[in-house]
Order: sequence, then structure tokens, then C-alpha cells
Amino acid sequence: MLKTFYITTPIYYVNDVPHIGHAYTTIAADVLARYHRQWGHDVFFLTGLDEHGQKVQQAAEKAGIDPQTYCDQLAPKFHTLWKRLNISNDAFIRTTDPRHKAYVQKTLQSLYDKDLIYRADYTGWYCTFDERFWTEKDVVGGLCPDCKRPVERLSESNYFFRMSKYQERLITYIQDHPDFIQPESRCNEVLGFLRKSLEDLSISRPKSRLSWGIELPFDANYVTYVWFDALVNYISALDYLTPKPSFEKYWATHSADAASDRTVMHLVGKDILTTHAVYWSTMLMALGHALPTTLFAHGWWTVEGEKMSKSRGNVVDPNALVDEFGVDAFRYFLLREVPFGQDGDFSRDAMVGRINSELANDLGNLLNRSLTMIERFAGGTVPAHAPAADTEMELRLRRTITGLFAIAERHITNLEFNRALEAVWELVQLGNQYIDKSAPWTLAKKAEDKARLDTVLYHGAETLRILSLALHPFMPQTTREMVRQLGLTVDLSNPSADELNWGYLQPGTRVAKGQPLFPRIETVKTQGEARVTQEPASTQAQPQAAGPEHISIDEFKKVVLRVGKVLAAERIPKSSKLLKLQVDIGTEQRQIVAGIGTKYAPEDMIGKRIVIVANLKPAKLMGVESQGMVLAAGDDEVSALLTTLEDIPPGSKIK
RNA sequence: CGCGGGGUGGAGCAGUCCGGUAGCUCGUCGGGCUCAUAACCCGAAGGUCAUAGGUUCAAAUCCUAUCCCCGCAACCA
Repeated sequence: MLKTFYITTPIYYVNDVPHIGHAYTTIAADVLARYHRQWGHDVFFLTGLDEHGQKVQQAAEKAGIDPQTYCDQLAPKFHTLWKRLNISNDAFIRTTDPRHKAYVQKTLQSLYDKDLIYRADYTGWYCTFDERFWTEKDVVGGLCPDCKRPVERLSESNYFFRMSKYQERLITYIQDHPDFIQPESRCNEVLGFLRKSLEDLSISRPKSRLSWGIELPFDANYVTYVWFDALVNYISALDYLTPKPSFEKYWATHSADAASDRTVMHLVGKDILTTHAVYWSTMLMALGHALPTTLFAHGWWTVEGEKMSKSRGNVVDPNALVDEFGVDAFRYFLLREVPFGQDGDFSRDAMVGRINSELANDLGNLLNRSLTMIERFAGGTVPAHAPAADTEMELRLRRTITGLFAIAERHITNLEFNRALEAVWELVQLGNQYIDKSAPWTLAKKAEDKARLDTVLYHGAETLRILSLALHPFMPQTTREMVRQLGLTVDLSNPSADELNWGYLQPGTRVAKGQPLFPRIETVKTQGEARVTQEPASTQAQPQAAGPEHISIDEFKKVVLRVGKVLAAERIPKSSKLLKLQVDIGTEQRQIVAGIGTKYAPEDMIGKRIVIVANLKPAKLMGVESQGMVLAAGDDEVSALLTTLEDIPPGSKIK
């Protein structure tokens, strides 16, 4: 029976344009899909968008359009990017698809009928932003532990999925299937999470506060929780798409055994591991379905050493990178640079380094020099391998080639893309060494070395053909160009058995040398340091908006500023930057907490005249009351305190 | 003692679980080659493996303590 391989990315939440993280998961999934197709497996590769929920509703409101229009506008950004990145997904689904909605409702109804969903009253702290309730101990200082926004006390009647019922079964399952959740550290994380007692999951939201969702089939006053809706996509798509991918084929009959001929693999970012490992797994148990074979949580990218965030304006736009470096260089870099389960750093220097050294110098140059020699020394057609002319070098090259696919298979099966590529590059290097040691340019000078020359040229070309096969899942476009230049018209995505073996390349094939695969990216040398031209064009790189709007003098007068003299100062324990100041402001003494500890030592502050906001509402910082605010200059970090030019008495008014 | 990750030749990393010649890529230096995208190949230099103790015949690896860095959290009022 044909092996099946069902691979999914998360369906991405459409509250923003796609960034490098989306591209990363999707490219990894694409490599796996292409790899398995190449080996003749029956692959279904699903990706799509998650379009319901509060955040979409809010984003749409902000944009002044209805949620569906909002989603319709954003969806093409993803869809188009996947096309540009040569993503070979079999379907691109959206949760606002009526067929998906119907399936979710069917699912909800069946769980309700089995009494696995029940209605109950719940009172708790609710965070609007995250659309979830928090327990008493989670909520610190009235703030959501996740997003730090204020939570509100809310009591409402909701529908709950009996998730707690499956806790023990899930723990046992995970322990019995060590390959289910990967990498191992993430598996331990999930088991750690499951040590706490699992509660039932609220899977409804009253329409009164959230209408943008799928209506519960058994209560029209509610829509379903966005995660319930989203997770179901992994099975709904198999059912409703046309032509029907078939749930029976890709999922129902699969066993959790990794050696089975049915594989179901979810790739997710580490941030949504729990949702998948716990919510989705228990949902599947309740539905009576098998769990996925593998749930792999990959790492996150930082950018130039910093966390990527919209506020920092350093969000990497995959489109800009493709524009500048090309699709395959981008795909290659992401998978080569960092082990898939770990966090990694994206930097231009690192990317340019890999492109120049590995793609241009090693791989591209190998093709270029090989073809040039075939043109120059063999009249432009692949010469025949003369077995009698073999040396230990040819044997070694062929041994490496023969072993390559097995090594690559092992690494790709383990999702160790970087290792698979390392293994391929060993062959690239061996190819370059082989040419150097064989020195065809010398052989070409003597007629009696003709057989030897032909053998070397043939081995060079055939090595490149094998390389194009091995690299095709990673760099589909480049590898097609490689075989084109080798004079072949093969379909790398669906090779015949012969093509996978040494010796497929026929003597007499006319090569078609073309442009270098990867032109070197020239850097500007500045004081011995390699620098590349420019930072990537950021989508946010707009000039600072014209300053804040004007206020009236009366508005300014609302702020009471006074000169104060610091009487005492001390660090607040366990705080990195907070100082507690006792300040004389003439009429009284104030205790002020200031975030200036990174710049000023407490002893430096004593006796200093400072400027404070005297009528600010008191607030507690790390449990310490602050009755005012010290004025200081600086953007992110405080760089200078304000004081007065003359020594005037504390309490003096500032106007 | 908030949680977590980390400190290994100039840079970035592997090795640490299961003690026993410190490895890879880039960079540097020297050489070779001239088919090739100033590419390729060969060789070399360069590390008291954060620090201090301890266990051991033997420690980057195990134990203890300390210092430093980076995320996250708590705080720029």
C-alpha cells in the first residue's frame, strides 16, 4: 500500500501580514511535502487561515470594515507569499469557508450529543485581548498574565468541553509515544503542564460580546471559541474539500507508530504547542479519532540578535528578502542556519555569508566549472564514463553518492533539515575536491589521458545531477535550473527509480550552460569590516508622524511641576531600575519611585535638585507607592535627569 | 534565592545526558591550481573550554560556590 503523508502548518491568524515566522513553518512543511512526493508517497499538504475570533473582529473594527472584508483583504497576502516561495500546498483553507463552518458545527453537535459538551456558569477574570478567562492566582495586580492588559470580572454561562476527562489518558499516551511530541524538551514541557489538574475547556463565547465566530448548533446565542474552530481544520479540510482528500485515507486508518505507512504531522511554533498537544489531542480523543503521528514545535527567529516585534519595527518581511536574495537562497538559509527545534537569529551578514560561501562558491561554482570543462574539453556533450579509468577517487565519490539518500532520509525523517543539508554539502565539497585532484585541465592536454578525462567529466556531471535530486525539496527552482543546464528534461519532483541511481545521465547529452545559479553578493568593505548596503526595507519604515497635536496652555497648566530636593534614595530590592526617592517639595515630603536605577546610583541622587510632576495620581510600582514622577530625558532608557540652572528652594513652581 | 537559555581559538556554534586525543563553519596566514562566480584545493597559526574549589588515575563533561550575558516576568508613573 502506498505510504501516505499528511502534513499541516497551523492555519495562520489573520490579524497581521505574514512575517518570517509564518514563512519558516510553511517552508519547512513544503520541504517535507516535496521530499515525500519525490519518494512516491501520497502526500497531502494543508495550510490556511484562521479568520474568526475577537482579535480579527477588533482589527476589522479598527479598519472600519466588516470582518469578512477584512479577512478577504489579508488572505491574498498569505496566498501570494506562498506562491512566491514556491510552496506546494495542496489546499489553502479559510475558516470562514461555509463548508468548514458546517463541519465544525457537526463536530460540536456530536460532542454535545455524547454529553462531552455541557453548559455551566463560570465566574472569573477575563482578558478581552486574549479572549480567555484567568484563574485568581494567574491574575497579578489586575493584569492579564499573558498580555498585561487589565482583566475584568465576568460571570457568564458557557459551554464546556469535558477536557479534564482525558487528562490521564493523554499523559499515558504521550508517555507511550515518545515521538509524538517533539523535540523532546517540548514533550517534557507538555507533561509538566499536565501535572497540574486539567480543567474543562470553555468552548463558547456569548454573541453579546463576540459575534465573529461559528454559531453553536445547539444554542444560537453563542459562537464557538476560536481555537476549537481552528483546530478542527486539520480534519474538516479532509472532508469538505473537492476533490475530497479523504479523511479515511490520510487520517482515520493511520496508526501513531512512526513506522506506519500512514503519517500525520503537524508543524507548529513553540508558542502554540499546548493548544495542540492538549486541546487538540483531547478533542480528537473525544471524537474517537487517532492522534497525529508527530507534533513538532519549532523555534522562533530573532532578528539581528533582537526579538522581532512590531513595536521595534524590525519585523522581517519575507517578500523583501525574496526580492533581494531570491526564493531559494531564503528557503535554504532558514533551514540550514538553525536546528529546526531551536531558536535562531536572522541576520543579513549570516545570510549573505551562507549565500556566498555555500550557494555561490561551493554549489554554484561546482556546476559552473563542470559545465565549462565539458564545453571546453568535450565539445559540450557529456562524455562516456570509462570504467577502466576508475581510480580510488571515483569509487569514493560513488560510495558517498550511494550513501547520501539514506543519510538524508534519516535526517529529514527527524526533521533535522540542517543536518540533511550538511550531508549534501559534504558531497558538494567532495565534488570540488575531486575535480581539483583529478585536474581535468591537465588531462585535456594529452591525448592518452582521454579516457581518464572523460571519466572525470562524467563523474562531475553525474554528481551534479544527484545533487539536484537531493536538493530539490529545499530549492525547487534552482535544482530545475541545474538539470536544465545539465541538458536534462527530467521531473525532479517525481523521479523514476533509474534516476535515483548512479549512471542515469547518458553520454552524449548536450549541456546548456547558463547564468551562475547564485551570483555572489558583493559587500562594501568599511574599515576592514564587511558591510552590506542597507537594512531591509521595513514595512513600518515610515518617518515619525508629524509631532503630537497641539495642546492649549490651559491643558498644560493641568500638570503641576515643582522643584524637589532629594533627601534620601535607595534601590528597591529585586528591581533592576527602580529607585525609591524621598523628595522635599517645600510644603511636604514625597516618596517617588523612579526608573532611573540603571543610570544613577542612589548615593549620587542625594542632595540633587530634580523636577517632579506633583499632581500625578499615586501608583504602586513593585509594591512601593510612588507619589509623583521625576522628569528625565531619554527615549527607551533614561539618559539625563532634569534640574534647574540656579539653586532654588524646593517647592518652587515650574511654569 | 521569580522562570528559562547561555558563557568553548577573532566571530558564530557542536561536544556536556553516558568523564578518557577539544570538533565544525566563517575569518586570518602560507602554499597549490588556473576549469570556475577574486571562486576551488592543500596546509598552518590560534583555545589554561567564565572563575574558584571539590570528586577521580583522568573533568569542557560530574559536584559545590561565585561572576557575567541574553530572553521572559516584575517594575521606566
